Amino acid sequence: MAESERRERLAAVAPERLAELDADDEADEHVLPDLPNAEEGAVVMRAAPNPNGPWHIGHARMPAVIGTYKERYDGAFICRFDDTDPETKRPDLDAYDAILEDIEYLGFEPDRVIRASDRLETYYDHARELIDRGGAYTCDLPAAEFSELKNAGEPSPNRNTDPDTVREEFEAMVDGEYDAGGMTLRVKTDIEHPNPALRDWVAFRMIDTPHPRETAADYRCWPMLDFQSGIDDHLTGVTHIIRGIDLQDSAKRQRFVYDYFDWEYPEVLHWGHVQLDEYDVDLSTSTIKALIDAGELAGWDDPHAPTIRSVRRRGIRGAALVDSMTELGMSTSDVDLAMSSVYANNRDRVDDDANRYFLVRDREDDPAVELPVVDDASAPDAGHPPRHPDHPDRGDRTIPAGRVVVESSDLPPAGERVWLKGFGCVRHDGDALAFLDADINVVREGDVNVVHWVPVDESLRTLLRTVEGNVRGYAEPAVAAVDVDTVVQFERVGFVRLDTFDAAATDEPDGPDGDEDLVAYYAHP
RNA sequence: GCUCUGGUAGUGUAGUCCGGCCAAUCAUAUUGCCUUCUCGAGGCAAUGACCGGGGUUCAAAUCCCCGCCGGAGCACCA
Repeated sequence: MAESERRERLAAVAPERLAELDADDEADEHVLPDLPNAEEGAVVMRAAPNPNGPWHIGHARMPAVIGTYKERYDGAFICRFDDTDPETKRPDLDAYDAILEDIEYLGFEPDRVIRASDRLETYYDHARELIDRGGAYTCDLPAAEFSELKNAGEPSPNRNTDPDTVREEFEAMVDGEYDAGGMTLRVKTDIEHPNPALRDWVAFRMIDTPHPRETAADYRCWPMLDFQSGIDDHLTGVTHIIRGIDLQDSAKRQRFVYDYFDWEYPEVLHWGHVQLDEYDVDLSTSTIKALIDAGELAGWDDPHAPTIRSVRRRGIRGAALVDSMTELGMSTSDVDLAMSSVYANNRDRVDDDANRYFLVRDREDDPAVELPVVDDASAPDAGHPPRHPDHPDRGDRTIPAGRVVVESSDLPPAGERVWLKGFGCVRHDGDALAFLDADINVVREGDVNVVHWVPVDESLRTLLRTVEGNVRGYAEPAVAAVDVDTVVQFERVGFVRLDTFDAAATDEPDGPDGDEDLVAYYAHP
């Protein structure tokens, strides 16, 4: 019985069962598990990037997951830049917009964008109130000394400073009267807590280096992530927090502050780190930045760079990355993302749109070879393969024959035949290809391969940039009429994005030399 | 050392809360076959996993105990 027939039968006998089945099917489509205590229309989540550079591929996971939940629950997506360290994690002024662009490419738009460095006064106000509630004290102990006491479960001698003094010293911090390292504000938690990570943690510290954003450059007293993030999550109404396992103690720390304020803590989910196969570059913004500075990567969108900008330039759609990221689920263990899964998702999305063209590669171990097609006047003067095998309505391309170029490994031994795709069967005669008026059945019979080819004249000198390196070759003339930024399939080579038709020379070794007619970026097979 | 947290095929995931319909789902990968024109596309098929050992039970991926192996935190970083 066919599916449709079964459904009809079931609808007649037990319509309520059919509804149940449909409900199950719908649940199955949910790749991600449901959020705990999530209320339709009332879910608020945030991505909280540190703006220190454009995003690497792993960063796509947060907007992918938050965006997916936002759609499921009709919720809200906040992008909050946690830029509270002007020194060791110094923000990069270009990164704010770069990250928003990356989010847009992934197909999401934050409902709200905020910057922690705009909100210092808010954090100060909450610190004052926390002090008034007896939840914090100023502490001038050097970090190492406090650490020693803390590990022994011993309190700082400043722990019981009277509230007026604490308040006074905190105002002095705000006014910038201490140097870096001179004074901190600590949250009073439990100095004997079994988990040493939770004992009297620092909420504010002094930093001498001015913040790169002009509006925040005068501040010297900066909140630590756990304080700032805890306050902001509450103030912005965040209901569900997702963060990495490296922050798994954050919620426990922040709960002390929430308890002082009598706030309710949001739901928290943790996930592990993402690793990528295929790349030999670490998934780390600072590593990528260093490689760019050293000239080993041409930029954030270099095909070797494991960045969002790079896959974007290669013609991979943001939605394909989102698919793969949500397929990773929410497990707390570390996961390896196979790039092949991103490629498979992208292929699903681009295959139907991507028209087909030929690119003959000219590689050191498999050079392009040039041969004339000779005939007895019966040969057509051009090949006409379809633009897309599934869409005959898109028409054919015209590839002039005459002198042609093929890849050496596609050239049969002398005396053997090969089928030039879209043109016809030829025999390799040593220094020429002799046209044979053969039927396509010779291909069906199995001893003639179908290969791609381009004419010598009018083909485009092409530089194809791949993750493994640059490849040169010749693209068929029809490619010249395609718009840049289009994703096409070079048959038997793979999907590529046409990047530019008049690239300037660069000093990159083996990079564009200025003579190319086309530079394309390789996406995947 | 202290404190968290995890372990299902090559990879990711479903199932674990409430034991049976799980000789275990889906995707990807790999391999093979097919195609009047892509042998790196497409279609079809095959391959492949419950960390180990005990226990409870008629029945364990699922519950209990003991191991083994991972990951994270203990910053005046985020």
